[in-house]
Amino acid sequence: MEIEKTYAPENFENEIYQKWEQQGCFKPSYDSAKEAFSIALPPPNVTGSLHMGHAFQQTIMDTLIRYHRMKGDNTLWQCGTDHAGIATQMVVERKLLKEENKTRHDFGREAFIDRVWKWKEESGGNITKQMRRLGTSVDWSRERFTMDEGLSRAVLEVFVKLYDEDLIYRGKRLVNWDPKLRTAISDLEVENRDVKGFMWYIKYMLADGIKTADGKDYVLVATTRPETLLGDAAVAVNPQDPRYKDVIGKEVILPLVGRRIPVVADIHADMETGTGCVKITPAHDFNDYAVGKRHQLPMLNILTEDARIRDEAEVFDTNGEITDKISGYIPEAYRGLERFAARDRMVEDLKANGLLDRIEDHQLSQPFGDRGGVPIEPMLTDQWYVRASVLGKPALEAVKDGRIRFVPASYANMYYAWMNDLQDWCISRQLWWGHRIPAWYDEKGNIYVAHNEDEVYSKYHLDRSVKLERDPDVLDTWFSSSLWTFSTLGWPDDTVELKMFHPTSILVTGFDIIFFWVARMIMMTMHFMKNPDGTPQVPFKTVYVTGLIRDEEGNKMSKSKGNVLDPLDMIDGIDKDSLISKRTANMMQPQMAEKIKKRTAKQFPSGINAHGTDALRFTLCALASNGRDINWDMKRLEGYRNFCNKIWNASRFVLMNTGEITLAKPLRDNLSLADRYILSKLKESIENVTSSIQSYRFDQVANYIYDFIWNEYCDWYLEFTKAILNSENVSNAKKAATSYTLVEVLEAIMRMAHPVMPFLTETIWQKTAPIIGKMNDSGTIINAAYPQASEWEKDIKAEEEINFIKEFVTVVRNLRAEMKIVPSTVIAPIFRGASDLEEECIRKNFSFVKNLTNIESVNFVKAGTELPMCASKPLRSAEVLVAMKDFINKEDEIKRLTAMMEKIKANIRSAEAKLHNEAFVSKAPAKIIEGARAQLQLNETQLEKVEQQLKELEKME
RNA sequence: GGAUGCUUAGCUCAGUUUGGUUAGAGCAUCUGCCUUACAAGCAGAGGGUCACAGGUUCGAGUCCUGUAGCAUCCACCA
Repeated sequence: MEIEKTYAPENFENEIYQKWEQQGCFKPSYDSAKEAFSIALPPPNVTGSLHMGHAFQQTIMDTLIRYHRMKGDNTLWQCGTDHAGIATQMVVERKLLKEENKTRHDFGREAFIDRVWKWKEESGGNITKQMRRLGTSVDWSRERFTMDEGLSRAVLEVFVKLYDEDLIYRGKRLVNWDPKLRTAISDLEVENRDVKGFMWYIKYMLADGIKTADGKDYVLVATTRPETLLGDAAVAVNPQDPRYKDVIGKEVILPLVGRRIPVVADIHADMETGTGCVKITPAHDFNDYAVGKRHQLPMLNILTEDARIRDEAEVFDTNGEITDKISGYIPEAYRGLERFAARDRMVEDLKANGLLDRIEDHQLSQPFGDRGGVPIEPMLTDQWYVRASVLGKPALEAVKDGRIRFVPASYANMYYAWMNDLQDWCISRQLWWGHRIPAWYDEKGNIYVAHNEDEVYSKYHLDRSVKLERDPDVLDTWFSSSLWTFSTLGWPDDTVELKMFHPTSILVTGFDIIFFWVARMIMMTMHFMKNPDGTPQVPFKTVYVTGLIRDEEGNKMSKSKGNVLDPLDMIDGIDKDSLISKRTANMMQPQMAEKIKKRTAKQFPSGINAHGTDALRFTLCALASNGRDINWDMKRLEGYRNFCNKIWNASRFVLMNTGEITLAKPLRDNLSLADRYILSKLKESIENVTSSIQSYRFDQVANYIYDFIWNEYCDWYLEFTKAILNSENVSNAKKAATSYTLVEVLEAIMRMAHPVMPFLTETIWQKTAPIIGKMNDSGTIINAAYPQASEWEKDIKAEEEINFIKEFVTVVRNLRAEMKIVPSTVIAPIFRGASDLEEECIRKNFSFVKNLTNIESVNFVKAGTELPMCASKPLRSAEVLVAMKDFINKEDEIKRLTAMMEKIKANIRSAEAKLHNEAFVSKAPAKIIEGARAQLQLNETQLEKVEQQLKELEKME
């Protein structure tokens, strides 16, 4: 059998994947008689690259997909990529600026979009290449892109329908504005960061000689954003506040501007906080916006798109209509200043005018745009919104009543919390890369929504002379991805795939996008997809939520921290220098590079070794417990690489012993005890692994596979078979039976483990399946049947007998180790006081025992037989002894026995305490009491033996 | 401020839903072995008052209450 000595995955993984893909192994069977199983891959950013989170989630999905495919299900894994609006546009803009020193405006909209498409063509293959390396068995023939024709059609359809149903509207509202990217972003894209700042206390002089209760001619306003006072529309105090009761309804003079603004009473002003008196800037603060609405205040927008002070404020009435009732005057000194420069300047001026009472340090959490990285600015703009509050209701119900199940269930709470208080979703973005909003405006600003411009004329019965202009904005990326499960299956057409594979079976994703994506997918899908009976269809029945993969110390992996691990590097390895240059390339803060270099060199002094895809996947599975974050552990990966090597070598052993001849299924009578035992354990393992997959416990899947292969098949069974195969006293028929069983179990193990470790199992399966006639027409394990426990029998007798042999072997090995008898020394242990059954078991299976302990014989003697100086160890209610004369000294042995005795005595005490407890005996279930009794009895027998042994020992010289 | 999760061996984690013999795994450590599949290995060993304090129970790592620390999410922050 030609199979190399060491596991070298790089020799076969790529080749196998290519063969699978060429053969079309990943396509569904489209057999409607079979159960359907489908997963929609969360579409990665088209120009991105694979990170640990992808590797983790795709491993889980692939494991499920391969399992169901092997079960014979009609299995679809729908894949594709996302255009990732902001992220992609930013990358391309940065690239163009760096390489050609041009902005997108230099190109113009169309030319710029062309460049983005070009970039997508160039780099879009990266992530799919990496997915292939990971063994991801998606149906590549159905690969989609969120901006391809079909999906764009779905987006258009959804937008128009929702608009016609009044579930999408356009409105002037306060939005989160990113002044760097110059676009609106949704609430979710805002990240609050704690920053050190200041609180400025500013005097607003009272007009008309009014005074406060304590006789001051001003009110003191505390603010963290002094520059926004240019847009103040009022000052608010609490209606209950005695300090200000006299000034309510009066006016103050806006510092630096001179405009008169009212003092209003509003509960928003908290008497306990600050000075109890708060400035109201409706166009630049969300709370103030609400206060403004309540008091019909005007809204003054003082900022430009890039957050500079305007020359004159835009003034709107409380309904958002432009008004000239209020002056939008802004002092010349501040015009055109960037927002923070304006702040400094204004604070100086306030100080000079004696209007600044004091400045205090203040800890505040400031909103930042998660993409642009600069503080966001609440801005009054026209944007498009989805009435999430309406769509959210059925979406909430679907999870509450169990049509959609979260795994782990605790994530449902997070979902409820958000869905219960759902804000309308701002879907327009002032970008160029994305789905352009299908809305047109005439010269009067009337809105027309349709699939295209032609349709606008017919739909709205417009005369062709009406000039239309299309809305320049594009849709939030998540708008198109919220349609992902059905748009990829051909909606709005009524396709076979939709009928067959929707709802999808399970969604595997990170908790960080439950709101961004999962919730919105549920909302959109339930609105547009209906079951035959008209009830809303959910996008998936189960949501499996994964945790984050962090580094060894529990830090998030991020480019800026320089602690990112690339899954491909763990598969194929990387040398130290390449790793360092990879981690320090294109740093946003170049000063960090040196630090990262040092740390990387320290942590990976010789780079990262290649471990192969299977080891990586196995590790990811083993770590996948309960949706918790995972601290990545290189050692664990190494351990499982070793496991792959173990499987490899066990296979070598099997194949060396069987050759490439085919073997016939043996008669049951010819099976050895060991054969029957391992087949029985195989059955148990398949049961365990199968039920673990079904309950999404991938850590258990990995553990059961590991435990069976290493601790049963390799450590015990393979060793037993050596005694059979190398013996001259065993018939050829029986040897053949054992050879067959060796292959039979190995072949089944390969199928059992294939969903987790596809490449290694395919390789070994190719060699083993033909031997026992299990090769299939397609010639790949992908289409082999998943092993079923019912194919094998439980053999309790064989298990019990082998268990006793194992115990005996372990006791002898223990004695050896404790006596420091080297393995090469042949010994002849004595088995004193064994039952007839026990004696027979050891006699009958002496060849097994001999092989595993290097003994020449076992001497059986009756209980109580006096023996020369021996070391002993209890075995059930008997004992195993080794003549000790050459091996040990008396004191050591006494010490050892005394320690053992103490242990036994402690056991006896605990059992006795229980059994003497009236309450325990009367209340505990019979089974437990029986157990305690048995424990007591066994320990008493053993104590007797040990005591006797001690006595004998002490007598001797 | 609200919510959730976590705290178990030196490290990384299972086990807690449904209470029941002596709490498990991998890695690391120690001892002895190159035994014809595997030194990426084999055989053994040591190591845990299950965060803390109460309670319920015959019995608590597991259930209840409280405390502390850590983490995350949401809200607010004049």
